[in-house]
Amino acid sequence: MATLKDVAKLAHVDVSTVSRALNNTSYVHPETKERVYAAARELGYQPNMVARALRQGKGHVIGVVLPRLHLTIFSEILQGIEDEAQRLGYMTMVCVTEDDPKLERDRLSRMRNVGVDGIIITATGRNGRVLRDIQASGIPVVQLVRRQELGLSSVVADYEACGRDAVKFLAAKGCREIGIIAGAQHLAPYRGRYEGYRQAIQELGLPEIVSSSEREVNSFGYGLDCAEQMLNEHPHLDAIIAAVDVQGLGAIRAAAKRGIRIPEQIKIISLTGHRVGRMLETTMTSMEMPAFDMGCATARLLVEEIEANGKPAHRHINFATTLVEREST
Amino acid sequence: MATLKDVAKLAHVDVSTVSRALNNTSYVHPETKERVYAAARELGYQPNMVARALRQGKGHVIGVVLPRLHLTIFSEILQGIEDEAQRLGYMTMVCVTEDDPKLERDRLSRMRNVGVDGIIITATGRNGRVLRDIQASGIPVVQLVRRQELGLSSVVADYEACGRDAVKFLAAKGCREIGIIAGAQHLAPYRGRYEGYRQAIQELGLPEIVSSSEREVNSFGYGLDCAEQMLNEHPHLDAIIAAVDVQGLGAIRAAAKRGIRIPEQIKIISLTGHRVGRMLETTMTSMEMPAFDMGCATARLLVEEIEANGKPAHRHINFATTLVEREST
DNA sequence: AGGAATACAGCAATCGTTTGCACAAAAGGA
DNA sequence: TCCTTTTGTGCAAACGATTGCTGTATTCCT
Repeated sequence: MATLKDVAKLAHVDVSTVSRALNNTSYVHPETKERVYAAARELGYQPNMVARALRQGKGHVIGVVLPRLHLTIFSEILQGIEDEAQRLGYMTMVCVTEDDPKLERDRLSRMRNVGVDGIIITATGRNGRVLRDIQASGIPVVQLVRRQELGLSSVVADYEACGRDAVKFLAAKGCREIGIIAGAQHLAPYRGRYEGYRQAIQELGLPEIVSSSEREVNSFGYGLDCAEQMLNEHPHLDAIIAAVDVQGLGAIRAAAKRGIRIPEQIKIISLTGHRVGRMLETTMTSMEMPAFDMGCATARLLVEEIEANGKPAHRHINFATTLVEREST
Repeated sequence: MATLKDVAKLAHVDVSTVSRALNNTSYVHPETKERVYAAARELGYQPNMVARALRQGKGHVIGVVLPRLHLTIFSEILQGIEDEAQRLGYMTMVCVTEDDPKLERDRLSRMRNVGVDGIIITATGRNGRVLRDIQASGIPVVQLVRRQELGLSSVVADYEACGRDAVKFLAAKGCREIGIIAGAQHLAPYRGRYEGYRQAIQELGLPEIVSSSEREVNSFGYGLDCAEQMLNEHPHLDAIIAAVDVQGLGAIRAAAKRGIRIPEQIKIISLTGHRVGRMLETTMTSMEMPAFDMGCATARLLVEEIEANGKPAHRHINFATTLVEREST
């Protein structure tokens, strides 16, 4: 790869002049500039970002730390982040934590060492201290999907409204025994959705029907278990709210296995639309969360903070979810 | 962040000694070493990877260039890559191309500029020249999922066998009119699966029934369109082979819409298992492709080449797919 | 005892950029 | 004309690591 020095030699000027010409960062005589451009073109010069990063302390790379990718909205979010990051001139470095706080800590420290300019994270919630330290050291951190009070910017969806709206929608359809697959209550999105559910249920004077299981929470099996449990305990259950899509699939499966007809006998709704829901024999009604756009917004917010030299923007973006009715209700 | 210089000062030695002590790269007196370690610990020293990368020309970062992430096996593959890369001490930088050759070219050049040590790519096939150049310039490139003859290592699945096995399986079940949703024939995986299908069909003396559509190939709609088209033209169609899972979902949907019973009247099979298939009302039989493991293997192969200083290994790993029968057949 | 090998540590160059500073030539203002 | 700006360019010092070289002690071998 050609370097500045090569270009300089070919154009018979100093490297500093080449740098200034190419970056338009100071006076350079038009003729000289032409020579430099020509030389750069001839050699196919491409700036070495590593060197630039070392010198400027900015490598135009953002770090993304997610719990997982496969079969979750995270892959769609990541696409959004990557898309927007590219548009803004940043590359995306990605890590998976499996929601393990130790792994998370480790990945964060590696991110820091490779010198990312900022970090987007869907955190476990156990490393608030670390996140704060990173932000304090001048590397902006934006929380995504899950939000803790850390003085960091964040991008989330309105989980409570989501839970409330689902209940109201179902109640309006005539459902009286609405069960929820609640998920991991130590995580804000699950807790928020559950809170919303509870509020609406109480307001309407309906019975609160909650379920959980020992399985991995973000899974088909979790939805299946919970649905079966609720169906056992509440023979007249007429609606199930799933926190995420794969759980909803589990619920559909559970109902189908018992020969319970959807949506006549039971209605099923997912609170996190994930396209899969649209691809079933009975397509699933869901609260659609604009995952891709959330990714974009997060990247934009992060880059904004980066380019403000790490000054935290303390911005919190709250995406609305919209109900899209399909065949399962 | 503390630097080598800070540690050196605190330990009363030269930076070079600190470097050697910390990296165990030359003789350092045990006592000195102790002092250095202590100092490093006290300051919480972490090496600056950017500086190291500049000096050594290796940043312990691999670049991954994929067509897309969402609702494809790519998100699972990426998890595999990331997992293994971390284990081997590498970070993962990711880009999405949308299978657009221009975008691909651009992303590759950016990857190169930021100084990744190697690249994993599922290529469009239109930038063979660029890939060769990159490999020639000392940055190993490994092809993933799709393979072209470029003298580069590759990791793929055995697509032909996959197509053949599916046909044989269905024929053994008594199917006589087996249709295939062929997909984009300019891409090796689709072509390979189709070839396998054709071989087996001819061998068995069955009619060749192929379909395609104008839609985005990796989609539910594509599967839906193709299935409907085939069902229209072949009223006695008794099996549909889908190249990828989302197409299979489309086919299931198409059958369901017409009230055709699965699997009694028609059997449906996907050639690229994607877990979703296991989560349906009627779970889908599929050829399971070990996406996560393929990701791991690819990362290993790439790192191997990187650590052999870019000497191409010219290795081709071919993963077998295994048929898992579920309710759709 | 004398020469070779080994152990230890510092100096300074290097990787490829950016950038503060110095300096000179040209242009502008009175 | 003389003095200030405005242009245009180069030198050299960063950024934070690694590493070849040099120079001493110390140990080992015969």
